[in-house]
Amino acid sequence: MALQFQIATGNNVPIYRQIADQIRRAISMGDLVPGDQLPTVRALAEQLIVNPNTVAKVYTMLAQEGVVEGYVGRGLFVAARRQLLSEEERERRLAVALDAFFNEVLFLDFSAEQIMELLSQKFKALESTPASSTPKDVK
Amino acid sequence: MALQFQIATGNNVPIYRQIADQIRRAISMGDLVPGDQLPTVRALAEQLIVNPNTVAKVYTMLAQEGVVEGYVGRGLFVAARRQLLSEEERERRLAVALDAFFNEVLFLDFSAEQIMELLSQKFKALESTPASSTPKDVK
Amino acid sequence: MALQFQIATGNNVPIYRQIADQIRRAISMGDLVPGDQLPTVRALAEQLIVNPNTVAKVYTMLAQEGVVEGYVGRGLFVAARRQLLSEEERERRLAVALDAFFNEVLFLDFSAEQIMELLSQKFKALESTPASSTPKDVK
Amino acid sequence: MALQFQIATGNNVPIYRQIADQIRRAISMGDLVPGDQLPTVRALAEQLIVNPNTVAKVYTMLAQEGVVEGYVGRGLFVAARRQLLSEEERERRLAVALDAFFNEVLFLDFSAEQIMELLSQKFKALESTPASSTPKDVK
DNA sequence: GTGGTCTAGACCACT
DNA sequence: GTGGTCTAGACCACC
Repeated sequence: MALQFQIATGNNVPIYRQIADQIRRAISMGDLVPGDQLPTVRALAEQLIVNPNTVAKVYTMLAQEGVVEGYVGRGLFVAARRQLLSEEERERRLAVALDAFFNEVLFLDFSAEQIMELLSQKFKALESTPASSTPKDVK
Repeated sequence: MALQFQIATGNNVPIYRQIADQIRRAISMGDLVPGDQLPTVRALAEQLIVNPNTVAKVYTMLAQEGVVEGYVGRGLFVAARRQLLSEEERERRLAVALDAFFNEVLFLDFSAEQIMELLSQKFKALESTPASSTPKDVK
Repeated sequence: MALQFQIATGNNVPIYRQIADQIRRAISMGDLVPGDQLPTVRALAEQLIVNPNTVAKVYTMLAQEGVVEGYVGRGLFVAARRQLLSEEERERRLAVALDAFFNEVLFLDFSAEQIMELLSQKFKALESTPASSTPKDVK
Repeated sequence: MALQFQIATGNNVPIYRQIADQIRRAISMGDLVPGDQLPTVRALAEQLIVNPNTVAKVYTMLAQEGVVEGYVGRGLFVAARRQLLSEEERERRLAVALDAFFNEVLFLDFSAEQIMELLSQKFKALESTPASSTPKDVK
């Protein structure tokens, strides 16, 4: 099964961030497991109809973050999972994200019940496709 | 009780957005009720040590959103709450916000239970300080 | 065919509003269809001999309204049409516009027949150049 | 029957303009006929809960326009009706008003039928309260 | 004094 | 080169 990424228009999220997020997400969800090879810069750029520079930037970023490892001449591979952020940093970022989300919900005037239900569904959908099962042999 | 806004530098959130978010939040939480007067452009600019234009931009934005009403020569006041957006638009924006939040949570590798619990607490905190209590009469 | 905008000085309508109105109108009339690219901030500023900031303000406004979508580094494009406002808000704004128009007509002492005829002509002119014909594909 | 003016909050029409418009309208509709006396500055200011300066400004404006005549010590009276604007000016202002109205309607996406119907109703309501019948003796 | 508009010029992230 | 953000300072209509 080939990976299917999509770049959305209309929201103001920069393209490079959309791609990076989707790769990270695919890894979190187990669609990509450590050792999996990612598409080449050119291939992904063509598939998404995006400037190759943009894809290259994404790969560089992910490599710096450590979620991905590249070997010249062989390609780019999903790295073994490890916790990159400090506990403090994780909590700080969660608090920021939660605050932003909460504010938007309040502004849009949805009820607590609706939100909790929707979020709960999202998590359930995630469980039904269990992540990081049967990792392929790495490197 | 004077309102206390704070702007943080270093994160990528633009100043005008930080201010706007804090005002919106103060309104959502009931710290600011319809009819309340906001600080003048110049006063807030001095307090936060930002350019008056930046504050003016915030006020213009909030006025366009309808959460606030400004009268040249009189000042800026919290407007009566009303739903400006179409159902369709609200759902679209909720979906975007939910997706962004969900992605961040996944990336940070928090558990569903933790998230649901935190969010639930936020909603409860909101209920215990009901908004729109004792609204001052709007002129 | 290049777009031709004009700004008039002397009347009380602010420049940024004149530009925004003309863009909105070009879209309504079908001169600009979804996917079309608008002139760059700097280009339009030069053409109209106004400050780039003023044009930027216009573009920001239109983007917030949803009639236009901007991508840093790529440009500004006419967005697909969608209804942003709630039914209630639409009716409120129509009532305001209708009242203002009616008042002006009364003051100018034109007859009902003249007004109805002129307005009718405007609507007919619109139908004969149907908007959203051959929309270019949106990227 | 005492005149009932109202100043609206929320729209950005300046107060002085709202008052002036309503007086002009009352004259156009025949609620005020030539020779009628207007309330004193103080009385109107109190009634509308507005700064007396604002009312004074309105009266000065209307006197300059010639729709009203003031005599020190006696009060302010509705002047005899006469056409103040040149034909050219009337048509120019009508065109502007019509354009603004038309644009707003397009933006709000109402149908031609709805608009024509609403406007027609407004005119009919006007006819049923015939204007400028039995003018009282002037001065 | 109040908010609203405009100019001038700078810096930034993104493509 | 693109749009987005911010500063600095000016002028205006309104109350």
